[in-house]
Amino acid sequence: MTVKKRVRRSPEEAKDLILSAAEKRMVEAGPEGLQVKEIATVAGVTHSTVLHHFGSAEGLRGALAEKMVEKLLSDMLHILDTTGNVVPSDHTILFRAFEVLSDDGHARLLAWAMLKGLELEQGRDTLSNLFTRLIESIAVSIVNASEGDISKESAERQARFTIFQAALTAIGDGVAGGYVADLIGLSNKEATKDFRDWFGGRLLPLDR
Amino acid sequence: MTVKKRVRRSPEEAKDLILSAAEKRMVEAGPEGLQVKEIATVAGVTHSTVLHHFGSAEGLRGALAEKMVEKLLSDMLHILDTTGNVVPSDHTILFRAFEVLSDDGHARLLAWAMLKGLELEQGRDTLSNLFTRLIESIAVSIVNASEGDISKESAERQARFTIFQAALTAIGDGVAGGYVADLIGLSNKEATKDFRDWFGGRLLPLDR
DNA sequence: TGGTTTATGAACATAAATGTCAATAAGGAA
DNA sequence: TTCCTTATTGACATTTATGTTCATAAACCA
Repeated sequence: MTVKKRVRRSPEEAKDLILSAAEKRMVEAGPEGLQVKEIATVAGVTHSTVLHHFGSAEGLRGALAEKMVEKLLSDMLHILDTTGNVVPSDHTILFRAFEVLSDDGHARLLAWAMLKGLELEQGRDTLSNLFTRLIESIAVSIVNASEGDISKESAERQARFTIFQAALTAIGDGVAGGYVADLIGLSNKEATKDFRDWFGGRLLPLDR
Repeated sequence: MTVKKRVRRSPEEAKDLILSAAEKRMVEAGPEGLQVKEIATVAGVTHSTVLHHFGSAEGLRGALAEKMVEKLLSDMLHILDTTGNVVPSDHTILFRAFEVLSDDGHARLLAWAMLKGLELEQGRDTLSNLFTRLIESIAVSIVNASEGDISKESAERQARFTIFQAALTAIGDGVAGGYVADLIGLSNKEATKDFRDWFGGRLLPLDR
């Protein structure tokens, strides 16, 4: 009988496999768990293979950060796509944004990237455009809701602040939400579902 | 003449010196910069000295995290002391909390500790008590402002959410505030002073 | 089929970080 | 002063992480 002594993958497959393992390590062991050897073990390959595909340990970590930013981006864009439009008629967008940023662990990884001082040039423009669209849409709905006694500039400023606050809250939640909730004495449900409802209601009381 | 070939410090002095160097490294180079040798160099001692005082590299990092949590705690407590009371009659407390958590780099270090999965048992109780006091005070002021048509339970719940939100925002700001503000197109002044004014006004529109 | 490419793994090599130990000198106590 | 404790250091040892080399086997192609 013929026994496969090796598995030979395409470079793409190999990289995906290894990056997935890296992501797993990141979630389970934090940034300290990002050693080449550990990651290789999780992926089921040797560390030489990892180095072969990524050039160096730093190359691997860079690729990981890049992948995560890309995933964050596509997830955020996907929110808009499936929601259909950018104007928040309910708090769907907000909730999904929380899910993406907070629940999926993106915020932690963002924090890691920040701490690492990593350049996130990668998707900067895309993200920036995304925010611009959001801001404009929200500004319009603010103007409408105010029945004309708010200037466009003022509405846009308010929209920027609103987005800023939502983003900071989601990031803060992702980084330390569980810990802080525990300190304050919030149950799990209160800290997620209930708080998000409350937050959404206060953030955008503009509809209808 | 007699020349000092060594400086001999008290254990406390030595530890302080080394921890300060570690803090400096943390700010300047991030978590990756926390090698014993590097820190020793910054402190002007050898790495053996560092190990002598902290037992191990991990011991040093633990002590650093501990020190920072303590500093955060004392800073937070100091806010309450100098403000005189816990009830927010203006947004002083909030502003100072932002300063402490965000501007002083505490949030980043908190994020580091979180990512590191560090146990922050240290000041847990103190922090928890602090929050309890805050919540009760705010709840009282909510009840007063509502002129009696809000139950104590409801007010307390709202107070918890309010604190939760303020904390998450401050942490998010500390971790990624600059980056996000840049993405959204907020100037430095708008992202700090202006936003905090706006945020404070929306967070606690209860006074008077 | 035979030839080429290249992903893979084992062993080896280097670098970097942590940890150990014995000698020494600073400073306080007797 | 002399003794004693111990903070400090330099040299060495160990462990861990990263990087390199080379033979091999898997896949693809002519």
